[in-house]
Amino acid sequence: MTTNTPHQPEPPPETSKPRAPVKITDVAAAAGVAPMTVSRVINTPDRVSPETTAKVRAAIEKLGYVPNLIAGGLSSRKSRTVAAIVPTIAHPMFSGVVQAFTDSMRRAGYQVMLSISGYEDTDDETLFRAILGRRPDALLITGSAYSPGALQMLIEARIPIVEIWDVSSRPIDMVIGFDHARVGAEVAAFFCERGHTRFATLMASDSRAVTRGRGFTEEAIRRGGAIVSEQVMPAPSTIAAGREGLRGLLPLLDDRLALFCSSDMLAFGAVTEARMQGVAVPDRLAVCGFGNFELSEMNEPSITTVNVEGVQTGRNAASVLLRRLAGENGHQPEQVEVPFRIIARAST
Amino acid sequence: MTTNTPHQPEPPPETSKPRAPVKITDVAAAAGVAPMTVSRVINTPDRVSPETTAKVRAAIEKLGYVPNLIAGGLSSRKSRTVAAIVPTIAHPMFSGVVQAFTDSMRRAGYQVMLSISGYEDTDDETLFRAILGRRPDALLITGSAYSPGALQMLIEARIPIVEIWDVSSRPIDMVIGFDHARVGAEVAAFFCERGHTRFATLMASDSRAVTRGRGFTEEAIRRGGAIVSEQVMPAPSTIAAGREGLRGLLPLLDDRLALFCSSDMLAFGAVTEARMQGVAVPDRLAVCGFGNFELSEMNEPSITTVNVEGVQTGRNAASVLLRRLAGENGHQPEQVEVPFRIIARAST
DNA sequence: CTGAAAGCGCTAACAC
DNA sequence: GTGTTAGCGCTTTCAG
Repeated sequence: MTTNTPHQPEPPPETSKPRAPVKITDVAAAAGVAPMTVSRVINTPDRVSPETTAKVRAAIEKLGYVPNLIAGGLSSRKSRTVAAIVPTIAHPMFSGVVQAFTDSMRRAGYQVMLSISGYEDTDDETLFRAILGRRPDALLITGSAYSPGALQMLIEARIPIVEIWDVSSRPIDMVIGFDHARVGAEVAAFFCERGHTRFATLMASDSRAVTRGRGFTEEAIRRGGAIVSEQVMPAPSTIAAGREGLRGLLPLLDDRLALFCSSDMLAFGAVTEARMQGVAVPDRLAVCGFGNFELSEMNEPSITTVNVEGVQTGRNAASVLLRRLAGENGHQPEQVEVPFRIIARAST
Repeated sequence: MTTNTPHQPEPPPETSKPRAPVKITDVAAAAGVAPMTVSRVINTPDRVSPETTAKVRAAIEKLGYVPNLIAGGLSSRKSRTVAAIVPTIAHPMFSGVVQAFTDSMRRAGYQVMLSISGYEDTDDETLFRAILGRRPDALLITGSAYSPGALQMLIEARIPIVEIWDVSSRPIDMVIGFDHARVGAEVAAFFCERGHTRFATLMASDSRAVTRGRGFTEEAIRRGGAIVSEQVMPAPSTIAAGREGLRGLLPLLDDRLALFCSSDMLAFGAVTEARMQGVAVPDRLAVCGFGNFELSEMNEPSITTVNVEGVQTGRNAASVLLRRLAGENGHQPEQVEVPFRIIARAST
């Protein structure tokens, strides 16, 4: 064509380098072998002779070949990709889970697709369609209430699924978590053993937190204690909400009170506000949080809390999935209870 | 076959549902149309007649069809996937970036593959190979020192890349961040304007933090101040390190001192330890942090800090990438400075 | 508006 | 050890 083609200037061929991304046939041609041999050098090197391997490696290096795992995955029906859905990564527990999980999976050659679902139940079917459409080899989800349709999609995907955070009553496949009601009960027992009889809770409005609060009040009452206040704050938990919560408690502080907060953020806020208001901690107000953030350990006074191992949970989740993906342990459902423990500190 | 096949029991056909995952041809057959028509119903609905659309939709619904985006991506050479690499998600700044970025991208139909690189420079070429092999349509990376080989891979991938966090001197493509040295300089100016003349820094050993510290000391000296201590703590920043850092400063607190910490975690630790040691804040020791964590605002005393918008950065990063992916603004490099600002509080 | 043919880049399965 | 053939499940392209 010698006619003008205005507004569509072709890129001048200044650099002689090939513009198209290099693929396996390019490498094969450069090395003088079949594409399949290149594939073997990459995936099963021990089935290729050293000389061939060297030739192919050189070609790969020279051309800067990066294998297209998408194409490979389509062919082998393995994406070497796993999806993870968590409500948030702002919470140290979940950031620990995600960090440990992505790390473990990457070591094993898997990439993690992360989805952050938020605490409100949005349209889970749309989310799952977006995820399952990418054909992950496995799935990590955070125990939560899913719609029947969404649940159905998960089951029909026929991939290993691990639910974390909550030992739920209706496990889909594998579960790694703990019993939130029991956490609350143990904190109540902890307070009672220290002679407390008046109790209050300060909970975020997410379902697990509420469960912990319920476990707490039930056990406290069972042991003859009195619940004098049950405040619920909108999730996510903040220090500000903790401070506000404590101000709501001030009229009740004429006598000794034990407060259970659903998060260390709330607990820190409560302790800080107590200091400002001249309420003695732990003499007048004893406080226990949840999550064992660094904050609780390093604050003055240090704050009693419940430790839950996010990192360990993420690592465990990766390891049960990897085992299942490796074809071991058939389809045995696995249900791992992650231990939690109360760490007594200066605030109680 | 009537012979025994021990150890390989076939799954009994108890449920009559098809076990194989349903694909586009199944839907096409069920709806009595060509596969291509099913594809159009999903991707370009306005090019299909309402009646056909209805038939196909019904078939999709009935079979529970979830389109294989991997296959579609191979064909269309678009994965509708983007990768993000951040050093950590434990830091509120980065968790904000990741949260906002994944959210924005998901809204636009993209899934995010997350990689957490850590602060140590591990083998970046291996990491990039794992990521680029999945053919993301775009990339978000956290400005950092990459090896020449790794950089080469990024360039040859020929996809939009946005670097966040640092306005670096050698942008690969697009950049969204700020000048860390200038942050330090402005904090120094802030202190000087308040009459300070003796300064100290407490920095984490990551390169941006060090840059902020250098900016601080240079400006402080330029304005006639004296730097009496420069401590560097191993990354990541912790409250514990802040407390320890303050103890190292005690011998220097005979006179008024202004301390710049590379993170609010360090600043909170320093302020807390100061309270324990009976050092008056801000009268004897003035403290400024970095990051504007909730902690700093809600602590007593509240802590002066530098605000950087993680959420806004993540959202910006998504929007420049999406614009580029939509084919607008050609290949204009984009360099967005995210504003930062000092928030003066009770600790200064 | 709908369909048929071809092929995305790779690997499973089977030859040699 | 290495090569050949035939797809993986979708979309592009072109024809009607």
